[in-house]
Amino acid sequence: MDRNAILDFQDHLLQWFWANRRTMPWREVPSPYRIWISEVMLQQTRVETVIPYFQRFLAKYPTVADLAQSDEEELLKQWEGLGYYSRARNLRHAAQEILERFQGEVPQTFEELRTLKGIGEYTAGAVASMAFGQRVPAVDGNVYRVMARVTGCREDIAQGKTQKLLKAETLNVLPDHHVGDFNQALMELGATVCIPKGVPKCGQCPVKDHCEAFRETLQEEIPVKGKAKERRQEERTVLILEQAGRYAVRRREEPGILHGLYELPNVSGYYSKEEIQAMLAEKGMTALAMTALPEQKIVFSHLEWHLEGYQVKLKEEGGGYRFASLQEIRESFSVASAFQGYLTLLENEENALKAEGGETCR
DNA sequence: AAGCCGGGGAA
DNA sequence: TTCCCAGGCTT
Repeated sequence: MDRNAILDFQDHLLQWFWANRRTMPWREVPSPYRIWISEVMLQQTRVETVIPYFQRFLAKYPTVADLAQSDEEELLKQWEGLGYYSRARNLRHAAQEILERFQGEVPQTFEELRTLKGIGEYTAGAVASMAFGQRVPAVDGNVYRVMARVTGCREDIAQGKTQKLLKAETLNVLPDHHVGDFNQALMELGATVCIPKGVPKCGQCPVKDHCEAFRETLQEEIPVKGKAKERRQEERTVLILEQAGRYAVRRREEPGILHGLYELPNVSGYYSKEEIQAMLAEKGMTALAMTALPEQKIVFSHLEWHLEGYQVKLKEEGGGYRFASLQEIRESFSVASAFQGYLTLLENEENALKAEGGETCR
């Protein structure tokens, strides 16, 4: 694009954004802290998913200092279900760093922001431009797609060199004023018009006159993406160990997936009742009764768990596990969603039992 | 550059 | 089912 085209592109995109921007809590009442938190929550996570978490989070941790002083387990409980739990740990760590190194104020430049845990190139650009007006790009998945179409890029956008090129193109069209709004406009366009799935709504696009893909009718061919790698498959057996209405849980250890979160006991591989009984006996536990549970499949981005399970009535607590009532588990422990299916099963069972109790009393 | 790290909505 | 989401960190 030449100079005049760029100015026209900027103008049309900004005008479109100001007329069509969606309402978001961190947009209506912005502050550097709120923008930072929202941007971290929005990493690989949809806006609609984030909003309720954001509201709860800000109510509980209204300032950098509150976050810095937070209890990690409580923080993870707040984060439960949002995924990518390192984000929460990094947020807390960064808050402590902001107190120590930046006098409690969110740093105002891309370079300083970039030194904080959990803030990479995208998030540093987003906070620097939106909160402080620094002229830096904020290139997320939306912007890669939009810019690939605008420039007619036929290369695989998953490749590093393609991304480098598209970041340079983005910087090239970045205005001197309203950078924050411009960056948000590119993302908003990608989320609502220049969409990733289905047919992009080019009829509604404010910059289609400057779009190479539209000019060549390649908007459904671009961006180019290589197909994803297959997920690793894992077979595991989950155990619901119950004793007097209390159930065994344990905290997942570092390193590895879901570390720091709670889970039901589980082991690698599939086993028969007898084998499970022997394993329990080895850890000094006696099974009084055992029933098989339905199979479940849990899909992560790079991994699949195929779960079998047994519900075991124990003679007494043991095995080094923590035992807690369902209510306590729900209220106090951050449990990975992979195990929520089995917890719900237990809940239904308890409710059915209560209902049955009601029947017999009648 | 590639692998790891979650969970959910939508087609 | 698959794709992808206002990505970052580690190896």
